[in-house]
Amino acid sequence: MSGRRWNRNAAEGGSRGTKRKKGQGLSLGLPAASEIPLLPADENEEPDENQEIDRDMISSFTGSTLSKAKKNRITNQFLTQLNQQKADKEAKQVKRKPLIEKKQINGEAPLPHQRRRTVPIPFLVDQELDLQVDEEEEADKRKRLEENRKADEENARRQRELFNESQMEEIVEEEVEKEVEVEEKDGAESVSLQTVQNSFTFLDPVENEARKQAKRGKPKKKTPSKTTKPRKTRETPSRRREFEEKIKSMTEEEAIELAKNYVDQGNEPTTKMEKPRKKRKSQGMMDEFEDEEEPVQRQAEEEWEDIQITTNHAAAPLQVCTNGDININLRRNVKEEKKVKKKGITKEDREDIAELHKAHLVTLIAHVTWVNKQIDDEEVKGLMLSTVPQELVWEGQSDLVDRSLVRSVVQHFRSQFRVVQFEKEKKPSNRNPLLRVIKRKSATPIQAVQLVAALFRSIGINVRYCVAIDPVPIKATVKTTVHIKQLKEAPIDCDFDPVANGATNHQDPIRKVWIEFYSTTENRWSTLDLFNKKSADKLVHDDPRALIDPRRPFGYVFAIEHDYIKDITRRYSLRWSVTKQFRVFEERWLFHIFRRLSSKAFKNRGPEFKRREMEDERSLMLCEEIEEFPTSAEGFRRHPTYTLEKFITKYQMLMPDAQPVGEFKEMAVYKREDVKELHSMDKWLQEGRVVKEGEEPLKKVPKKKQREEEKPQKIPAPPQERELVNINGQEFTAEEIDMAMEQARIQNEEESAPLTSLYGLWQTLPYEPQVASDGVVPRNRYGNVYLFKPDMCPIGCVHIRKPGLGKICKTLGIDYAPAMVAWETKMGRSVPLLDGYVVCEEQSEILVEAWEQNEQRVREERQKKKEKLVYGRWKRILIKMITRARVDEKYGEREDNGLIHGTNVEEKKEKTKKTKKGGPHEHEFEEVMIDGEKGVYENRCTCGLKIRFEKL
DNA sequence: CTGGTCAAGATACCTTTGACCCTT
DNA sequence: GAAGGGTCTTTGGTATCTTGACCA
Repeated sequence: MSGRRWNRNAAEGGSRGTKRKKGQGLSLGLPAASEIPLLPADENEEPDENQEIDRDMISSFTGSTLSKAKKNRITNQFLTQLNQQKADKEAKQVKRKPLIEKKQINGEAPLPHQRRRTVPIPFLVDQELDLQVDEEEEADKRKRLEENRKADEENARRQRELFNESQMEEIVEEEVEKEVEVEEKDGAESVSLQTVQNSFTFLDPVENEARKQAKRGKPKKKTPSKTTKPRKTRETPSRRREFEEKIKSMTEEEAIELAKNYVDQGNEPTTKMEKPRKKRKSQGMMDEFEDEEEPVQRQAEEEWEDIQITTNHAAAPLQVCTNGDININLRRNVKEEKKVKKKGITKEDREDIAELHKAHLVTLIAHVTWVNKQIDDEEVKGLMLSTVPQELVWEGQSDLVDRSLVRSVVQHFRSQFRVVQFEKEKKPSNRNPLLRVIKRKSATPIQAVQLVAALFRSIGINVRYCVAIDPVPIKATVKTTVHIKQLKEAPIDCDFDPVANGATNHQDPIRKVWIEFYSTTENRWSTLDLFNKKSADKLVHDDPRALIDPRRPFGYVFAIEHDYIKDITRRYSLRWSVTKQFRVFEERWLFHIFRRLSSKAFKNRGPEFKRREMEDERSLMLCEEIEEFPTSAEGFRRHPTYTLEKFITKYQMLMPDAQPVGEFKEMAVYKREDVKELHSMDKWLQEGRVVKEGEEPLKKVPKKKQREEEKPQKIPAPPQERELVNINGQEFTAEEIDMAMEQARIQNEEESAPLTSLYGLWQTLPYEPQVASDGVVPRNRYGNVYLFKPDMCPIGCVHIRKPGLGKICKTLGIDYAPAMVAWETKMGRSVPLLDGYVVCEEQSEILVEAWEQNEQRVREERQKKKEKLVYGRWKRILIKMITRARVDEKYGEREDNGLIHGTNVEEKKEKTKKTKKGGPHEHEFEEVMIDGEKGVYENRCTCGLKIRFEKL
């Protein structure tokens, strides 16, 4: 600003009537005052570091200008905020951290689209908000900040002109706001004095999901969840819809939980379903369409996504609406769209379909559980028991269960009940439908099976209610993918429930439901076929597979007994290897579902139960083993038990002692277990294993060619400078020799193409970390420590993941090595991903302490700097206020109460003009040098006004 | 109609230690 | 001037899988 300083003595003429020139600061028009301390002469001038500003100082500054209340309020606010600022140092650290967090591996790092930044609200903002800000929103914010800054400049200008009491507060606020914004713009840590907590957090996926769920859940709160009602509720279309809604958006865990709840509460889970919601990815065109079609609904569901994306061919790419929303209109790239369409099944499609399959499967399992609950209903069992003659009851209670007993039970059932193909559908009631069937004495085949099961159970014979189910196929084909895509666009009903939908023409519903009983004479679970078409008398099949229609492949057969549900598919599968392809790839997943849906009580069942289970398991395994060879060579490709030599891949090996177990089209058939996976040394190292010393590679495969190095070509020296070399009497130039050597090198490389040595698991040992000694960290040839697994850390060392630790190690003279945790692809090449440092254990404590101290110091420094800036600005404002007040006190007019009144410049101008001798006029100054050495000048007006000042 | 084979195209896997510029 | 961090760009060859056409 101005370098001039007022000579106090020269100010006799006062500033009255002085026309302030544009761009001149307030200080120009004010006399210098020795009692005003530490006036920053320039905007850029840093205030004294040692200055201490406290309440008293501020109070003294505010002096007579402000009312006591206002003064107190402002100073209090200011000081509280500063205190908070000090207390909230941690938050800033959080913001710096992400660098490391971003680089986390093992899938722990949140994906970019999952990240939400919580932006701190600058202080002096009333609300304490937790804003979810998207990239677009941030851009918007930056824009607003820019606008704000402009407004601030405007304010600053205003400040120079308007300076009355009423505007004081506003100016102070603006000043402080500006402070904050400037810092935000600079990319420094955002100052938040009210919401520094969570000022910058990366939500982890689970938490994020939970948040989403919570958000989604909100609108639903309006209708208090019927599902939580303890009493049984009838299924209505609205409830069905509700269930569908839930299915749509839930995770696997939730699906199980929900299914369980429905079963527990006696609600039938619907099997009508839509595509399970996946994490939305922005690149899909479909998503955009979805947004377009139901923006309102979507918005309600996902409140945090408040940006509408619409597709419009002709529209401008970006529109900012007056209400602050941003509409992004994307011009659809027709070529790109075609490309997308042309593409076959993507990984994403596959995942979608697998997810759909799983979700459907869960609902079907829940359905089975629900039906089983109806069978186990005490009322149903009681009614069934009441029809049974006493002899049968006694017989049932004996330990002997054989075919004759089963036959007599079935005969009794047949004598009591009539089986009809179709039953007139009655309106749904919340009573157990089986009760109605018992009353009516006529049942559909499925109900008959259920009643027979209830009958067996009522007389004390444990039977399994078995269901073959076939959910939407898990294997992604073009057809199913198209179907899924349709589902994505417009949800349609796809009732895959084989039980409910049993009457469809080509499916035989009877073959979908049956009973298994444990035959004590045969010591195995036997299949009871109520509706044997071949011979009505033959109730029990010797081969359970006779029950299954070989033309209709299915994925799963479940048996349920009380709360214990079990997968018995293998017993009924004609070709397990084929069946497997229709099932969830991860077997564990199914076990997990069962464990969640089954009662824990089965664990505590008696030894007899356990024995039967063991026996059953053994028979199931046998079913798997006795499977015949596939009928085609292709069938061997992914066969679980057998394989052909031609299907052994590059990174696999047949064990040398493996014997062929058969022959297929003149090709030897081997057991799958004789084929072993091989890996290179590096690969094993990443698995945390090292190849044993002295182990010979089992296989050598050509190495992948390394990318050509783009090294600058050597510029050969000018020939005239090179000497001739004499080899065997012949003279060559050095260049010729170079070329020959290069050729030889290339030839050599081609001949001995680099090979990768592969080793088997049994040739490896778990990685044994090296031992640190004398405070030196053992490291590899790149100076790193391999830390692919946490237990690979050298003994006596610790892995500390703190940014900037290396620097401190260096200053302290502590040996350290960066930890390499994974490989990363950058610029199309693999580069190591370093995360944290490895240091010797004994030094870690000192180091961490030093690091923390350093952090503390850095934080404090930053804080100090910030405070200095804030204080400086405060001081400037206050000094200006006081100066102004003093000037006004000395030269201005006073009200009766002694307060300065009227700083309206125009008003003052008018007053000045009127009081001037010689009528109102505008001063026209002439600059006169008084003392050239001291730089004292005087501005003189014809009216006699003189203003003395110093030039620096 | 089913199942096998084959070819073409799509996808997955393996590999595995920059360079430069700007700020502090 | 040194150190450190951000940014640049997005490999490429081969094995394996998938799909659809064709044929027995």
